[in-house]
Amino acid sequence: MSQERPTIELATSPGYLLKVASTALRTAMEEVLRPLGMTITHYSCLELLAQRPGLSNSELARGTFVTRQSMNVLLQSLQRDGLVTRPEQPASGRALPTELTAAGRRQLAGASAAVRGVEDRMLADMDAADRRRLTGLLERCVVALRQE
Amino acid sequence: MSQERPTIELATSPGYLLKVASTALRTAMEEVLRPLGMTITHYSCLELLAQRPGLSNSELARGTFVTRQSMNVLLQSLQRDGLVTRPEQPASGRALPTELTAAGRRQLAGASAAVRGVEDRMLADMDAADRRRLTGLLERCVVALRQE
DNA sequence: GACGGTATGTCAGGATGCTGACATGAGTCA
DNA sequence: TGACTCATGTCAGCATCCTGACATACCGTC
Repeated sequence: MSQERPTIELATSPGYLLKVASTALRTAMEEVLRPLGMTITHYSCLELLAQRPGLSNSELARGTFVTRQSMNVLLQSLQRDGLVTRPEQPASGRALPTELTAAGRRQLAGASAAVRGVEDRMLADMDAADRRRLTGLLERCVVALRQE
Repeated sequence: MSQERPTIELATSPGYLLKVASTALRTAMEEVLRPLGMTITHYSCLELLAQRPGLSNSELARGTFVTRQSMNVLLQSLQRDGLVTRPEQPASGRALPTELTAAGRRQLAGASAAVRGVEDRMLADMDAADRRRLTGLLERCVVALRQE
């Protein structure tokens, strides 16, 4: 089949490249997280909690790009497995602040190392200046898209 | 607050930013395509066909990041709506080369303009050099992730 | 104190996409 | 030629996630 010719027009589209890169990264992360019995959302939830303890279900959902409903079922399984804790009763409002347990921190440590390995591979041939350029350009994309 | 175990700093993590930017772009594209009655996969399929006529179902699936099965049902609806054509019998092998109809090209024209508008907004504050840097860096990410 | 607006957690119902599997056709190599 | 490998189109079954909805709790203004 005629698949030795790459798509030339699409290859120059930043939007398409963004999708390609994001998909490649997600696939690579899934590959290293699967042996650990974790999904990307599972890992992202623990990572978020490590950096910002006490986040609510809805805040975790926004940070991991899923709905509140999906995060709710994930949190219940994480709680059942003893990786996170949530108070029975809300201290204020309805939000239940979530925190990592020692077991959760242990599991996160392994997963974080694996994910860092993927990220390092992605940036292997870039020096510090290139990495700063990449993050800076991506940030500008996000800001520009946010404003309607 | 210093942490014992270094975790990934999400705010400056290229991987996380890649996800954020990709999600923001997808959301923005969905917003402009919804009034046209199209999904991103729907649009991407037409765009791919415009640039590379005669692609098979499987090739379209790979190019739009869905499975062959999902692309198959989409192609059937596109065919039913008269936007694409596929031969009844394969000329060789099993692949059925798909082509845009005039109606498909018309619909694509509107959608392509809308999507280009989104991309322009994303890159609004970047000059040509910045855009080249962005695409170049993204390409290097993809290449680095591809090799196991 | 009452009210509207906003945010949260939670409960079904349904749409979307994927995994697994099968038969078929083409290319490869002994 | 025959066995093997790979890719393709298609079918069924299932998992996943989202849309819609509701009750509740805070916060602002009046």
